[in-house]
Amino acid sequence: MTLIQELESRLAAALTTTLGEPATAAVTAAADLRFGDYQTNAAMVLAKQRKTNPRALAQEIIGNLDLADLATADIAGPGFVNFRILPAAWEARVAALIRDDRLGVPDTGAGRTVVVDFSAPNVAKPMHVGHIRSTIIGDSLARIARFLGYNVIADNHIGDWGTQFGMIIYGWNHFLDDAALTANPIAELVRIYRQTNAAAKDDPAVLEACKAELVKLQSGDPTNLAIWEKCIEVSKDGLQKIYDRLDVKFDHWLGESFYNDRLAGLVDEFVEKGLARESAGAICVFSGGEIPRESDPFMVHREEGWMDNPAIIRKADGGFLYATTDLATIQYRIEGWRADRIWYVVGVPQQLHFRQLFDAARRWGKEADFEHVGFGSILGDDRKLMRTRTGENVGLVEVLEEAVERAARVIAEKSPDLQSDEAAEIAEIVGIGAVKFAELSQNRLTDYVFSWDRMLALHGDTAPYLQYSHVRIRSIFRKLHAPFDAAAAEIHLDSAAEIHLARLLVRFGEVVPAVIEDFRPNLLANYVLELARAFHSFFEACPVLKSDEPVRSSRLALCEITSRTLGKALDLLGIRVPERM
RNA sequence: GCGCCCGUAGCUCAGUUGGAUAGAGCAUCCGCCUUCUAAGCGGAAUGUCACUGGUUCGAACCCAGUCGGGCGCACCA
Repeated sequence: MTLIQELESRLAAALTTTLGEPATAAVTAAADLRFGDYQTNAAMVLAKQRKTNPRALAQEIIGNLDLADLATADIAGPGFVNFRILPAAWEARVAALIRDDRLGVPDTGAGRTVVVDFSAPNVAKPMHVGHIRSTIIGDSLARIARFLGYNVIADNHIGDWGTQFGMIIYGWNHFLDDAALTANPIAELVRIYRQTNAAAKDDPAVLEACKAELVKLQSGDPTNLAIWEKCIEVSKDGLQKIYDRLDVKFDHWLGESFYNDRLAGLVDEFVEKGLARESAGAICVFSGGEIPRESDPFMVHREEGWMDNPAIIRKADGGFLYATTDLATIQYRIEGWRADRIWYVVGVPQQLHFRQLFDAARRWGKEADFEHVGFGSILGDDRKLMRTRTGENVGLVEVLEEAVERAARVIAEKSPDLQSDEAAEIAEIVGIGAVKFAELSQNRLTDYVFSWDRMLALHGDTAPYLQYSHVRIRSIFRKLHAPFDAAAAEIHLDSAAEIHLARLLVRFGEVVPAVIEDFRPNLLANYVLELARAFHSFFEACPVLKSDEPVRSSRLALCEITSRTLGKALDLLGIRVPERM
């Protein structure tokens, strides 16, 4: 049980006594440490309902509150009840954390399967900065869900079956440079695509030829299929290299092509069941009618504007669209993988698509907890969306390269005595960590203007600050001559710095589940910054190795649990830590 | 036109879903390495939370309107 749950349970008992009927109320971490460690506004909320005096009610609640050896409570302001955790209770909590492999984090996801759909780049195109958010946020959510006990299936739904393949195949047949393909496959695919695109603009005959190649591919022509497969293969190799650098892993890469042969039947089924109908030659699903599920939240919002728009699942020319593929994907994930939850980490501009998609899936009878985990856009200097088409987009590889270079420069300055290969490895870990943390520490819904300095900062609230704090802890243990058994140590927290560190360590188990509740990795990012700050303060204020027993062992144990918690938090964010830096 | 989102310190951003004197980092200023890694620590300064009204014990947060910005709305994904 987390400390909050413990307090809430005791508060619930006091409320029930006070009110004469079962009641519960939320306890939150105090907004300001001057007010205590935790607080509740239960008295004010309940007094409002009952039209009584909040402070008097708070006094009555406190009178019925049995906090025993856990905390003290007092009333402040308009009727807040503030809890101050007793030092002995902190000590007991920290001691319990040291013996807990889960570091206080409950396994709230146990027994449930979640599919996390993220990254999803198009093949035959390089990843650009626009892919950063989905890839990094999605990976972090997958890691956190896994730690919470979910059976997580990370699925990279790559765009491997678009209309762009007409042009790529034409380009492959007319412009391909085999040597260039070997040297840098994706660059060569992009080149032939661009060259074909330009040629098609000048010459309608080329455009027709491209369309013909696409039709051949879709009808299963062996030659074009072979070219397509080769394109997919080299693209996947290129993508995998980036994912390896980012330390991002997928359980599956089921792209659009995987669902290709299910689409025709799916559309037929929708038409037969009356879920879709023809409109202007296209087959559409119209939202807004009766939804066969009374509890459906959208029932309440039937008038909303989004329902006026149809979701097209088959074009007038007979072709299928991504809504069709996405429906087939949902069916596969629910029926094949038994998914209870499906999370789509996709930009917020696609909100309408996902509303329509989830609505259509529910009408179809596919039930799961669907979540569109949207994120804001990355803007150019003009505050407009960065567009792939205009070509001014910054490549993801370039961002990583620049980050690692900048990190290398700092290492050369700060740690000139490191071996060059070790320095290079640290630069990789630090540079890429900085990029990831810049993304994860921000509210995912906020748009931001792309800035090298913002994304690649190495000082202040950044990954290197966190990595450095971990390195500092480990440096203490490197000085130790014998192994240290933290579980055997008695915990005594004397100074303010130690208490504050304990306060944050205990909070880890409260923060991690909260991240998944709202899909906000930045809560964990902000938490880990606070934890690192608390450690740095402790490190400056409290000598560890130079202290006498029993303080020395207690502080060593505190360092050990901080190291584990910090390490785990960074792992959940997908940020690696170097041995030294 | 309809819908969604945003506007917080000089800059970049948080703000635990309605709580107490609105917080971090960067930049600026002052102090701290003979002591476990100074990529650090301690301190100072910084605000018309776009604007107007409303809801209530209490609003950056909820409601209405105004101004400014971004995005989405029929066969791309």
